[in-house]
Amino acid sequence: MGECPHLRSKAKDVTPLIKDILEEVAKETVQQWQYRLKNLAPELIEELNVKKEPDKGLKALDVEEGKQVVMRFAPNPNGPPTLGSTRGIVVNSEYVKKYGGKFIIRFDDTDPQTKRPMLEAYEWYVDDCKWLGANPDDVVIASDRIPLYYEYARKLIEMGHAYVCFCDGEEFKKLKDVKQACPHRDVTPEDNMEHWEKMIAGDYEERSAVLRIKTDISHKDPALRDYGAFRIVRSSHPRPEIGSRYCVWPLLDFEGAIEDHELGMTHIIRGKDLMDSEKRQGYIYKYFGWEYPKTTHWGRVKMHEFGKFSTSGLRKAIEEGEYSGWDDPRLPTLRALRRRGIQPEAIRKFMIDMGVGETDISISMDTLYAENRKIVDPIANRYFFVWDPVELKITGTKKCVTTPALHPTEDRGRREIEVTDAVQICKEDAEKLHSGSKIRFKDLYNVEVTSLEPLQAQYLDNSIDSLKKEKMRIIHWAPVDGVVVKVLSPDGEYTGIAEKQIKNELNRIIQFERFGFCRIDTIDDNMVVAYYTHK
RNA sequence: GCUCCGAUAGUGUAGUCCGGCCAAUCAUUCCGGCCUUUCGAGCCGAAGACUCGGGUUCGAAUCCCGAUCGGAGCACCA
Repeated sequence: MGECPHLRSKAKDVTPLIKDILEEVAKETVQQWQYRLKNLAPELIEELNVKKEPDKGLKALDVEEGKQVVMRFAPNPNGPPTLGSTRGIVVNSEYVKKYGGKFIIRFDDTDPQTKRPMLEAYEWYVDDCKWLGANPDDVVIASDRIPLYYEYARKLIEMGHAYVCFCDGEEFKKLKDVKQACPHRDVTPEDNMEHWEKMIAGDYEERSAVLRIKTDISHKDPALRDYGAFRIVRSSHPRPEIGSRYCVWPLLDFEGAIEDHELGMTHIIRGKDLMDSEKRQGYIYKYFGWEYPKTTHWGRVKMHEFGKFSTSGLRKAIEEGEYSGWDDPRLPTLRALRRRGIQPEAIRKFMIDMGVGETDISISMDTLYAENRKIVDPIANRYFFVWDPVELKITGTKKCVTTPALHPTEDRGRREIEVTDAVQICKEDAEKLHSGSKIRFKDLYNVEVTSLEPLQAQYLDNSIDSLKKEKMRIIHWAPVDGVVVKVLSPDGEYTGIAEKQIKNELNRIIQFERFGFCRIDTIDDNMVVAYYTHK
């Protein structure tokens, strides 16, 4: 019926027929259905077993034939990249990978005052992009290109599309709210040019003048009425090569508008908080006769595990020693996740599966951890780590060596642990014991607890049968001559004893059984430091 | 106050443009089971959703109107 419109008018006649047939079919069993289907249309049986594959990955981009895609990630480097910035890196670079083209990282560092850039962060962004497999084809720094912006500003002034406004901020807002032009709007281009040259020469005080783009002062959306393009900022820029060279800085909508055109951007994906930017910048594009890139927007992403945090707030907390640094495992920075052993592929998959929706979302780290676990589980060697250790003496056996596999399913060899007459076990396991408890030390043997003070057990046997028969609990343990380990995790620190062999695992992800995955971060003579990845 | 978006299981997401193949996808979480040895990994299984109300239509998650809820912009921040 979908294909033959002329039959649609008969739809009402068909309904009772279908009802009768369905009633008849309902009387039969599933087996009868299958039998009949096999005779009628065997190919449909196959179809029943085929699982529907959802569209994986990102939605198709509207790409013009024969045109190469150019996309960008445009952060203000006023702090290190976080999980939030990562969406921009991954999604934009993924599209470029998919369609072929250029991925540009552009530093929108044109505010030396309120959102003052951080010198180290420029490197961090580039570095983290590379780590994420989003190698930029080009790196552009806005603060290097101020003269370019000045040139375009002059052109707009000449054309009568921009004016230097000397209104006080509040004053202007009042006029704007009632769709009234301010007295400076109708000044001649010549006079405006003179004001502008004075402005960039440093003749005016901060906040005394601003260059505005003429839009439509009576536009129904107040956000679009004559917006600011340049303002005066006397603070010096943190980049030494820029320093105090300029006292007039462009605002985002102007700088972004010019750069997106200059760099030949074909598509822009950004937060929906910047939806108005397109409309505002549209005026500039119209004045110059440029074509606006195609835009897509996404909503806010919040991680359940991380509350609101501002870069400036974090910076302060780090300076005060509340956090160990920008890679403190409690932080959602890429540097921290990396140190914890989160793999770039997991982050990419996480971001790509999340897609590009305009809904504001709140997602759990568990989803990212699950992706990471799939990557890390097959490559992580297994070891014993006993946190809050207590010693347990064993009687009735002599020194022995056990050789558990490094991995339960992958064949990667074995480790060796020598056990004499005692082991370390977790305090929380010890507390569940009572005299007479029969337990299994994983990959070692079965014992029966004979005393709690001091903690002591008697060797029973090494049989799996008795383990099953007695339904013994299986706990892990560590040799008494193990290595001291400190694990730094988002929830705090754990200290304990682990097998010595983890000293061979520097920078690798391992799994501490019954604890979780960790990345071995540093090793010295008497201590190993590990970063907790996830369980 | 003005303006602009959005709404599918606990959480994300596919499907919405172009109404029928949707008895609505996949993942995660949770629950249950399995494992000659991880209570935390792995494997298997199950549960769970179209915000609400009208309208159009033979037929609506899909189109239209309204309501509700949520978000954003109206900066000399990005």
